Amino acid sequence: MKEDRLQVNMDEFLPLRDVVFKTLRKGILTGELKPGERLMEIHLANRLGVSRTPIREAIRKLELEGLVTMVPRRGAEVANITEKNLKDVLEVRQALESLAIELACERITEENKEDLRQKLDQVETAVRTGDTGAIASADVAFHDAIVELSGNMRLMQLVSNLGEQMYRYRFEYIKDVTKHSQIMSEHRIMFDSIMENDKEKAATIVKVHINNQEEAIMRKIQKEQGAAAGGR
Amino acid sequence: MKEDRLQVNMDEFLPLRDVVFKTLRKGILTGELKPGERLMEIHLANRLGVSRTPIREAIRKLELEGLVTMVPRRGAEVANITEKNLKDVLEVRQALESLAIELACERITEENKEDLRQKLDQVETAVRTGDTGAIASADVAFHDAIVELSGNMRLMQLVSNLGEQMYRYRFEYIKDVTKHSQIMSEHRIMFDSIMENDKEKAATIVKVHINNQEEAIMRKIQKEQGAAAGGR
DNA sequence: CATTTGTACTTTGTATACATTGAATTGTAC
DNA sequence: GTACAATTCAATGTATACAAAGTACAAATG
Repeated sequence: MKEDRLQVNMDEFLPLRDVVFKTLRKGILTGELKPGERLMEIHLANRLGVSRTPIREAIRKLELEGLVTMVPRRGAEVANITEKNLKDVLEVRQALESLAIELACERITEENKEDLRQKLDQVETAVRTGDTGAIASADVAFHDAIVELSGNMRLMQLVSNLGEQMYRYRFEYIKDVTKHSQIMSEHRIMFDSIMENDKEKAATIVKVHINNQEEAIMRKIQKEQGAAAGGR
Repeated sequence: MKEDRLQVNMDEFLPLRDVVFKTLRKGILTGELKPGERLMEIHLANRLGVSRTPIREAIRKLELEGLVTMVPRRGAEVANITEKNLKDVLEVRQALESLAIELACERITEENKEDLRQKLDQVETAVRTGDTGAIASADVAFHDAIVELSGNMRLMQLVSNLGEQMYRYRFEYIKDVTKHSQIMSEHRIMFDSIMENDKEKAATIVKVHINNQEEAIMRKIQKEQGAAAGGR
């Protein structure tokens, strides 16, 4: 029997629509719900043990987030991710993360510096262990910390949303062990730039960092598409 | 009898939720629905002549767009716009419009150049007439054209959304007649930079342009807040 | 054999009913 | 008159019922 990972977490005291929203989003981001797959309300409602109403409201939010697309009179399906789409997202992300680190340079305080240094340490420790999952989380935590230092709530929200769009590719850059020393040095330079309040250097290295990620992801996508085309 | 401008437009062949969504958003942006005002489902349903279901789904989307905030067990209310909030939006907008014009420099084609020139002409004509509304539309059209030239769909979507957040302040910069020549010259420089593929100049002038808008809006907000504080 | 039409079924779109909770109001005691 | 408690009311959260539209499949007709 196939195990059904898509389960609502009843521990949280949230409206069902938010629980369903999180559940579906997680399902899409982890790839459990595959691009192009139809999201049928009754089916999901039965599967999650709720009525259609919370399902529908969750879908409305996923729709606006761009994770599902609506086909009139046919319902929702998981949004397809195209190469163009990812390039667009990365282009915007580059601009926003540059802005974030520039603002972080301006606005960082002494206490925050120590905190950021710890996050950097965690990245370096994780890289030394070679544990891909640990590297990914430490990397995310480091970047989130920088965005948070910007003090701009809207920026935090947008970067987080754009990050989600690429969740399922987050390992691509990290999986390549030969890049590990490069990753470490990039993070180190970001950290140093912030310490030195060097906005230009900071923005530049962020752009390089994201470009490197983009290359890794694009290689992966093209491989996927090649495989798909060959399998026809 | 007070006229009720908040009416659904039945001409459109859209699901009711989308009609309601557009109607409510318009109401919020134009100020008909004021910040802090509660959006009660039954009330709105009666007012718009539909059931609660489409209302609720529309609110879910407005929630994710940031135009309404949810209070648990109390429902939705129109989001308050704080000075901090607007500054955050403008900061992000500056980064994104800079990106847009840089990309436009790279990607513009000969046909598009003529089109953009026309949009510039319309701005200049509107400024000469002094018609605030005409200037505002021509200005929006010019900026939209630039963002479109970027060829980045995600960027278009985000800039458009951020623009909405500030819709009700869109006249502040334009209303000041003494700034009109400045507006014209800023647009002219943006146009020229794109023609010359001068990314740096383009990004710089966009930042100046948005900074000027920010100043005008901030003056307005502070005046509003001063009036509110004095009226206590 | 292909094409078209009709019918049944699936799924969404919308409305309404029921449950639950929070707030407000009223009443009573001190 | 004030404070506190009980009750009522109003609004959201959730479920379900009904209507409309689209799809698929089968039968009939050319």
